[in-house]
Amino acid sequence: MIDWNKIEIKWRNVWNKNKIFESNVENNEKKFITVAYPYPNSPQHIGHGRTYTITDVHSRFLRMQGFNVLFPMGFHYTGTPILSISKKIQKKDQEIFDTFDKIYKIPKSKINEFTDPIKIAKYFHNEIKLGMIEMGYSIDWRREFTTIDPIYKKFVEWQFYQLHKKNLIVQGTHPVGWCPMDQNPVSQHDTVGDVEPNFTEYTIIKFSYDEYVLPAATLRPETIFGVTNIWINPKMIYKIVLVDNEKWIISSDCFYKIKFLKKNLTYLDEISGDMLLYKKAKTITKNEVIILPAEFVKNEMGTGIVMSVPAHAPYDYQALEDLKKSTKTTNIKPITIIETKNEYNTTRVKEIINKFGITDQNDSNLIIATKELYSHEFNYGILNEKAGKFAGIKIKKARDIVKSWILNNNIGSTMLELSEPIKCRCGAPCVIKILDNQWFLNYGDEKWKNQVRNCVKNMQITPTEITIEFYRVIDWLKERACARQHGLGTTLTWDKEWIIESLSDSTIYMAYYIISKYINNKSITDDNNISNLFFDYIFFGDGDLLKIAYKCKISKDILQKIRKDFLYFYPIDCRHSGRDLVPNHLTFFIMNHVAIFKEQQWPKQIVVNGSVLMYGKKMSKSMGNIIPLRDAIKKYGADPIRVSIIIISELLQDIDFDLKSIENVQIRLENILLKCSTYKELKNNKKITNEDKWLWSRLNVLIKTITELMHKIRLRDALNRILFDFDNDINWYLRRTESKHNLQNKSIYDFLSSRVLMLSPFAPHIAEEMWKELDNTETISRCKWPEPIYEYDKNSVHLEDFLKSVVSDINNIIKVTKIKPKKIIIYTCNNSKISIYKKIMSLMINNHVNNKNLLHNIISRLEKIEIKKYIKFINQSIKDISTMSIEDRKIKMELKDFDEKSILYSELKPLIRYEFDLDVEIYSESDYDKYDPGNKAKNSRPFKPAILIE
RNA sequence: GCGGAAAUAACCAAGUGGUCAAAGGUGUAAGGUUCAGAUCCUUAUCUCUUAGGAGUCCGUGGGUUCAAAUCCCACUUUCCGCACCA
Repeated sequence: MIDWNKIEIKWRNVWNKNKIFESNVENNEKKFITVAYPYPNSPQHIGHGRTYTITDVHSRFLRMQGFNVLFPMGFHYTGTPILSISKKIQKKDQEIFDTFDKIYKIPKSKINEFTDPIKIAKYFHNEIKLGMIEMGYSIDWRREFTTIDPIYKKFVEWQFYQLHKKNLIVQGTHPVGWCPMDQNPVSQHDTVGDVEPNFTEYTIIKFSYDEYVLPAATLRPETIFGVTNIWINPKMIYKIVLVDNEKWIISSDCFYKIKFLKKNLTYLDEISGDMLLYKKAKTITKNEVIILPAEFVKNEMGTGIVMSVPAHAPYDYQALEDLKKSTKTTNIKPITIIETKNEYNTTRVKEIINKFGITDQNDSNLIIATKELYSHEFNYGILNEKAGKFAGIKIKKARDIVKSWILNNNIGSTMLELSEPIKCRCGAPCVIKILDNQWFLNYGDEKWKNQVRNCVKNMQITPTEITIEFYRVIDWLKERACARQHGLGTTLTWDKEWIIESLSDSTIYMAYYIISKYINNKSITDDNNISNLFFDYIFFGDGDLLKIAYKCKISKDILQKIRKDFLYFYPIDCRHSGRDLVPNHLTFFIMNHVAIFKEQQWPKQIVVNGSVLMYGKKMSKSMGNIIPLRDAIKKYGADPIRVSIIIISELLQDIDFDLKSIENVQIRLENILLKCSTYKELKNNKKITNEDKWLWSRLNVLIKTITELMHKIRLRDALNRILFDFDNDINWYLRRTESKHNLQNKSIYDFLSSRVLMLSPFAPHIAEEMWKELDNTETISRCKWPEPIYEYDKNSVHLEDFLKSVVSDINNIIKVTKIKPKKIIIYTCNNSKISIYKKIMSLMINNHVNNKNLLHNIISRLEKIEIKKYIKFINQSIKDISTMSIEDRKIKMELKDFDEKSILYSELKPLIRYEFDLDVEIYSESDYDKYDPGNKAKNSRPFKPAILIE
């Protein structure tokens, strides 16, 4: 059994001592590889490990390819989650306490310190960093930073100064979900039940009564032409409010809500609902409609004023029916304004009321009935002649058309409502608030977008399928609020009330890795004097060097050095990230680079990967299926985890992690290690046999294929071949050599060496161990990726394929007949067949099509006697050849000195003896003295000898 | 609602017009190795078959083609994103 952790520690020490992963400006070509930095609000689990592992494998591969690879790491402290955890801890929230205590196993004394958000961040920062080190990531740790470091904040300020200067930051209003108690915007994780605040826009249609406005809220403005009356609840007390010089009568709830939406509201008076009953109100179309009582009108819904369209709204219809039943009868008739196709007629509302057995307006089925009718009319309805100039328009379009007509003529307005009632975690019901003076990054700017599209066009997006997603996101992007009122982060320089939002402060931070090295090594100590001048010089080369050196109190040598570093390492050659960041971070990353940096510093590649599931479920605290990465490393070792993560699935796929698969990987890696020690003494062996030529040929192919796959970041495919294809070839080689009682030669050593080299980016620690076993002194992390320098020997490859196919035929026959073989006789075909076969082959060499003409064509070129004697053979040969690849056909055509009989005698005979403990007799079809009791010899074909098993 | 992605055998998964009954892995079974077990090796794993063969097959239903898992159309199902949230 291998002690994984012991090996890992040993080799990590070697790497550290030799500073293998520290990257400075050198003469060779660089690759700057980055990955989204972690947010330290929880320990990292196996899912987080995926992106980082892929990045590390990629980095290590490129390093072996001879590039000077820089792979740095930082930590993202800014944002709200860490802050809200600390608040919960302050409030002694049991749930969060349990999570930290039971799932993350954090010492209780430590948790008590978490009332300070920075302590939380620091704790997890350390945890995550240790995990990354233990995973063996080849990170240049000299460049580590956090996003609340003073100079990082200066850097963010500089970035926003640049954007502001370019008019890419604009101010405006913006609706947010809002908790009136906390005085804060709410997002999904701030609400009870994690409900996302969604908004619905109601159209408000203003009816006038006396000097007052009765604003009716509706989702269906187009039904205005079918209004017969207005509903109000006589038991409610309404408010009279001055809105833009109009006296609105609205429910008390509505008054409360629109206070958050509108600025200038003046409360005037209140009025009881029943005071309004049976009064007349004017509609847009100048008709008068009566105000009637309805119980279904609720204080919390809309404005408390409802326009009644009984022909198209089940509630309205039923309320009218209810009214008829009572003493106050009414003669109001529904006005049908929407026609739908055939099967549904205009009395649909009545039908639907009957269908659900609704008898009064408080029936809860009315909700379903309404939904059904609304959706049907929306999809199939057309406005009829009662809609005047809007007649004939489909409802799908009419809704927006009528709405803008209403807005343009100032006979209505709009009002935002939460799509469903939401409670803040503090318990208070949320509202929508319009934030004034909100700052936006103007991602909607078309000029900017076009530049970005250009950038994406020249970028390599891996996998390529994702490219289209980027274009769609760019199209869809509009202004994005980039500042908020609470959270950790950097304040906006020109408006100190706002804190830069945490996705917006992390779009170009990769450039900061260049600077952070000089902060960490104390070349820059005085953060107070760092100003925009500093960044202008580093990133643009702008300004007077001596002046900047003086003002920023940094020596000019250091400044020049940093500038040189930036020019060397930028642009980013590859950014790795999870797929979920495509619609936000990754696109912002491109947008901001394009906005701020010169074109030659725009990013070159993005690689995205899918997420990790655990036993088919998303990892989540509540599910309890989180495996902290560090626990897993202790239990299984870093390399087995790395390999498992990669081998389970290709980049884009979500992976379903199964701990059992790690154990299989462990065994396989152990086996490779064992093989290394078994065959190391062959290093200097010089003997060469046919099998060696074959093995080298295979090695050549494998190296070529795997290298290509690595370039395409098809890591799973590459690793599959390293782990499994190599084994299959080794086993065949061993079977062959052992069957002939030959010794193994250097080819197997070469084979293993290349395998270990190619394995090393995936499983770096154990690969070092293997490399040492193979009698090497240098660490493998400094070695070059193998080149396909071995000769591809067609003849030996073909020979082995031929043997495999004969063995497989023998197995097949044994399987079908279920006989226990005592003796095997093999017949190779005669020369006439070979010559016919070659003729056919030459005709089919470039031809995929297999039709009648081909057969005629072939037959016409053969001697009559041949045709008669071999017609069956000809047919079968055509079939054989047509299932071969063109490549194969060419190789078979060019084969020389391929004497099946002697090959079978020298190669197959020992193999069969070795594996079946049987004797093989070999004849040619043309041998007169052949033993052929089954008359099988006539079935022989080239590359397909006839077989008799007794 | 809007937008995107996908559906392949017991499971995971490769496969974008002919090399496809369809790689590889896992699981399962038999045999070998072993004192025994694990590992390892061989073989098998859609159906039928006492001769290396035949039949059916890639979500469903159509279509294009000499040729379809692969291209086109429709349908069904599943997954994901939708903004102030990392």
